[in-house]
Amino acid sequence: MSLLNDLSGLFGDAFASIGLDRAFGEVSFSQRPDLGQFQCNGALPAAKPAGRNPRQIAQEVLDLVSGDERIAELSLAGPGFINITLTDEFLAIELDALAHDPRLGVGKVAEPLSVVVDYGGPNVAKEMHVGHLRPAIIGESIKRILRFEGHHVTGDVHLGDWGTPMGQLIVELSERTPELPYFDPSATGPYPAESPVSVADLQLMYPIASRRAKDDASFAEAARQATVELQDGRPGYRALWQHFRRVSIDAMRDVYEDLGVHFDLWNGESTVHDRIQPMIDRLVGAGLTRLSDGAIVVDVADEADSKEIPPLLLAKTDGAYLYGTSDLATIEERIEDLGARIMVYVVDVRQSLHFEQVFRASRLTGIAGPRVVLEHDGNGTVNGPDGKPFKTRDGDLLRLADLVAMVIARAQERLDENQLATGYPEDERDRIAHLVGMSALKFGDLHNHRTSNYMFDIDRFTSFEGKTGPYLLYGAVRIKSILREAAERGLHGGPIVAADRDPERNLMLRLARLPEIFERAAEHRAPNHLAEYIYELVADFNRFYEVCHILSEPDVARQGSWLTLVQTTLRQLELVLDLLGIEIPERM
RNA sequence: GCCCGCGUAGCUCAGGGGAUAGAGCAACUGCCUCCUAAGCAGUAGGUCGCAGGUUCGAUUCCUGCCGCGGGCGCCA
Repeated sequence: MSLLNDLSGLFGDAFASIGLDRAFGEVSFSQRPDLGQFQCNGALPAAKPAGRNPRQIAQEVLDLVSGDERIAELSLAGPGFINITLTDEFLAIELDALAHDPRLGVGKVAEPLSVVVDYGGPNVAKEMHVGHLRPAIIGESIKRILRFEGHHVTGDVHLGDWGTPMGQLIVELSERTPELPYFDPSATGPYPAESPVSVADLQLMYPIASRRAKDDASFAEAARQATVELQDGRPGYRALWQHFRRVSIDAMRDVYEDLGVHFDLWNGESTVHDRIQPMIDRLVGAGLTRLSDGAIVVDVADEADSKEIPPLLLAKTDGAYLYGTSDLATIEERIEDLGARIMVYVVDVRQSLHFEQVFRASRLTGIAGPRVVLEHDGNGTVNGPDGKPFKTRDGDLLRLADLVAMVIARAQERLDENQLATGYPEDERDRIAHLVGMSALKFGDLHNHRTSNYMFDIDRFTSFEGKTGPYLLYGAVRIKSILREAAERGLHGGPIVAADRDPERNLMLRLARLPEIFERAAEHRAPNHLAEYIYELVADFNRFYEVCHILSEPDVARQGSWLTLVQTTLRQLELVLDLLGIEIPERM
């Protein structure tokens, strides 16, 4: 389907017909647009094994291909580069096909697989902070990319809802309000439907309880005990914990909703609780575990390791499970219940050792067979102006909800500064500010590579000038405005005709690049390639827009062609921005 | 100590072994009786941390060194 595949096939045939591997025929978009639109470098790597001169090979390939009617110009350059320029007629045909393709040229995987994207990972009772931003934004984008590629993708927020902090909160609350029925060891319920604590209460108690656990040994011991009892199923604790979980999720949903991040599953560590004991029994029975100072561990070190990989702890000395235990059980659960073949973890890259341990343990225990792909696609951090992880003036981690509110407020100011969306209804204006703010936040994040740390700069991100989300939205809105005007005048898109000037030709060439860019982004789980692409597309469109005055074009065929180009540009913008999780307003 | 990541223009960042290393911002010069100038055209700005190696070819792959950040069993 894609243009590059066609051209690579053509050149591959030529290489094959002179007795060389057809893989050498690979054609790519040119890095030297002054010399050609495409290039084929195959003669250079082909020369050595064939014991031949690369320029001679290139010349022979060039001669073989030169009769092709799709090609306007071929040249041999340097040590053996072949530069290729298509005829404008052929380019127009290609673009016409692209414009009529519902998928805009983007391919699908041959074999759709069940994929789980694990991202988000906020903790119950704990305020979401900037650290949750990147997994949410990147994970959402990767989920959408893999889904568009044709996979069956399930997004799981995977809450931290089952660890020691739960015990700490139970003990903290039991001291504050011992009269609540949840703490009566002899009671079995039923318990009140109404939560005894709000999410604000929990968020207040959390740091206090966590500090006490560090400073006060008896509190820590009580919390440990409560955690074990909770996990063992003590009715009052379970009921209380359900309240913690419920009010926390409600608060998280609001934040994720603002961010446009949607999960298919709101599972967590607790989801697999019932699987854990049987799993451990089985592993112990199979002799896959070892006791280490009273803890049950799986050795995951390998003789070939260049570094020390500590064993994975399945159960602490006191019997409580750890997050590695539930991660292991979760792999098992996803394979059994969802038929998962690929599991993608979008989690801070600093947790790579943990995932290495868990993945190894899952292989060694046979929980994940060799066909199952396990990936930790780590994300970098969001840094403040000082280059260190983002903090507030008080030195605390910035609340994610505050960050979102800040960005939206700044977007609102930007609209005022630029006298945009003036005179619009209040609710539409608010909606636009929201979308502009989110585009700023997300594009500011996603145009960086997933693993790199980046500096959060609200003024730069929300600017309408330069490589920003708002610039993209502005471009998209301007296109919508043209198409609206065209529709009002009764103008509509027609067949693409041969380009007759550079900005038009360049826009067409750009549009033809999406399939390869998408493939690269999907393969590497790297949305930044799409972010970069969409900026280049808008920039190319703006250059086209500058020179080609669409609505006043007198040549009806050319105008029709341009309108199709404009529509196709908009469709790509909508598609790619959607893959990035960015939504476009109708106007601004 | 061991392991992982990073080091590219004044700043923030891209860069799939290929030719003359890019973008945005900031600086400077032009362009609005014309579909949204939040735009476009142009100028200037670089020993791609340092030193080796592999290769026809290295910012890209490998090794060492320097600098910065991070991780290293009973937290998540």
